[in-house]
Amino acid sequence: MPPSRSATMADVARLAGVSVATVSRTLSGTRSVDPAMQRKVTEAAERLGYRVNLVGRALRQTRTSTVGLVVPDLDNPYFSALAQQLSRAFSDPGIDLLVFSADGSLETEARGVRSFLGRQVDALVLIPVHEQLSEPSVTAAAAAVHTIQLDRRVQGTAASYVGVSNRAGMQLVREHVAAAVDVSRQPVVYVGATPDSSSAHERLDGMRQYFSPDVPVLLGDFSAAWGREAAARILADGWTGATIVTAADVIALGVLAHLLHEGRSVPDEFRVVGFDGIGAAALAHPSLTTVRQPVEEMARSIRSLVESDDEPSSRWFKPDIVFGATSPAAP
Amino acid sequence: MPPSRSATMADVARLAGVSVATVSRTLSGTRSVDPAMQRKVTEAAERLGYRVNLVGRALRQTRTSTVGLVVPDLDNPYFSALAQQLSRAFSDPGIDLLVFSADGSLETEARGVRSFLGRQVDALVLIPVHEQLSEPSVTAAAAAVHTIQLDRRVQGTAASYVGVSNRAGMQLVREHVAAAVDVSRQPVVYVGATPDSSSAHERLDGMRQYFSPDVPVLLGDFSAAWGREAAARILADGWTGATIVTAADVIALGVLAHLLHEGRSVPDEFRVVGFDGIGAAALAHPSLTTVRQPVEEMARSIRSLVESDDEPSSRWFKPDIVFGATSPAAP
DNA sequence: ACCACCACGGTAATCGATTTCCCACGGAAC
DNA sequence: GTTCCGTGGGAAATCGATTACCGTGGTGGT
Repeated sequence: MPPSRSATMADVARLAGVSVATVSRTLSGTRSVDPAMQRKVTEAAERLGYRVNLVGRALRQTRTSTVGLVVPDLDNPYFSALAQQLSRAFSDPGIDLLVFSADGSLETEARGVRSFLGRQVDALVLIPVHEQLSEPSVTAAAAAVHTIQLDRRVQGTAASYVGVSNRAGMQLVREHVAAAVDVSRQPVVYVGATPDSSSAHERLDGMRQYFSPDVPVLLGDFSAAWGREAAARILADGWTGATIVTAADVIALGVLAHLLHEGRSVPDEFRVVGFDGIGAAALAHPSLTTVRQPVEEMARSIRSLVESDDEPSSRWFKPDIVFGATSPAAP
Repeated sequence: MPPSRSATMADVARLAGVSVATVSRTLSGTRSVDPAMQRKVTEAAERLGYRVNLVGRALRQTRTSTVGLVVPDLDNPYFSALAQQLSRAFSDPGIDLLVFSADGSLETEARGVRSFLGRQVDALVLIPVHEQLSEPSVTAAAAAVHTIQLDRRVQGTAASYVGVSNRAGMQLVREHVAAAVDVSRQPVVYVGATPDSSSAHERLDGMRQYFSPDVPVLLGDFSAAWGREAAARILADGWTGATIVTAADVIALGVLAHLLHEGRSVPDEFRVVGFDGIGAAALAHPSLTTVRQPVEEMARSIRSLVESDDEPSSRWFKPDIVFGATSPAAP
């Protein structure tokens, strides 16, 4: 059970018979301290089980050695992979990455941003829920600390951005698909997400640019459930033999699950392509062809943005394609 | 770009022509304030873009309305599902759940615990990395705040625990398997994890208890890569027709992927059973039979533990079984 | 008329650390 | 012997909020 009150620096100072200044200097190594006193202080701290109160420290100092990350949802494996890579990237320079899930809601997202700003984080990484409606949160964040949008962005804010070129991803898909099937004769269907996030938006645009402005499109959200439903519609509408390009691996996995469940064969009858390159894509059978985002490099890029706090800047990475077994090998 | 300094209560008080006490009372509603002054204050706060500094508040108050969660790894979908459900559970009573990933390392785990304790969280939820070696972190946490171990635990600490009965899970598996195949004649293999976490430990024990003390066992870690490798060994060792029980869905999915990749049929030639009930289990083809943990109820249970801070207590939930297509239907 | 009480504003203490400023002491330089 | 400088300790200011305490003025009861 929590003891009545945990030891403070004043307690340590009293027990060691020195001033709090000496305790602080000993423990943080900010200035040299007489070795004899050092010993007394560390001993006293040990005896009392003293732990620094970061709240007190944060109030006095400007830096907190903390970076906040607000994600729309932790259930989405792509976001949790980003969170994991970011923690790892920040672990090395001794910065704590704290993660907050917005649970898909704009209000909760705003709460997360307020919370991190109030905690005086050194920087804030944000995957905005909505391309337009998240603007107030991003702007508020950017006004207070160095803010980096990740994967998705709202335009016209003073925040940095790190992500992949979604159009380039779709171009890769087009090249891959065109190398194997005759795109002008075989049907291609896009199962995407409603364009209220920049990634959904840009992938849809890329699809229209590199395939055709009037490629058949089904729009839902970034979930496997939506993938299943879309696959059901594709079957119902009689799109036999279609190549199904999707906006995300989770959608693609839903599509694939439904097709296989209905006894359709992939890649013979249908072909399926994903986007993101999450781990589960390689586990599917047949394994999913997908556009892989360089998550680790993106995380490192964010770390360097945070460490050298220059002007806000943006960086687009090039995705690459992972050839799985849901699409035919190039001839 | 961050402005020179953001507005404080003193700034608001000056602009509104009142004292900081009045500002505080107006903004937090702790005591009634004359409506005219309230207007002046909110107007001034608005004009200055005032945001409360939670660090200042936290220092003065005892509560921070914050709960910390330390997970071993965010890439594991079971842990990220727990994190997501917990955020949701705490969102309602206005408590911020902050997540820290230990990245599989004891040192990083210790850092996460220290960090949260230093930040004066109201409670700490912890999925310990190691059954024995995480003991110092759990003990340190329990000495300072209400600490709840989740899913895994170290014994003999003053911390609460919430999880499922792993043995009961294995009993369900045994009943299900025995209903379909003759367990005394058909081989059963367990693909588990080295017992350095209580869950790996208990599942292995349950396996031995409900199947046989000398059930063949392969031990690795909680990853799909290990599942693949184990499946390769099973094939190499000629365990044809085996029922493969695993310690986790991620392992089971790896096993399944490898078997299918090698052209083996499931559930005809091999049967596969998972544990946890992650979303991806239902997406596999054939869909994975698995022991489902009641994640949402566990999250709610933790919330109620935190809200009513009684004595530390433990709660074991009963898992249930989800019948997929990787095991034969009961006759 | 008096007193109890309520409503509400302001002053200052408080939380726990860091850091500035000042001071004492000892040795080196000349 | 005096000045100068470096080392290192301690007192107190500081960060930004909340809140205990005090004071004042008004109201209602008797």
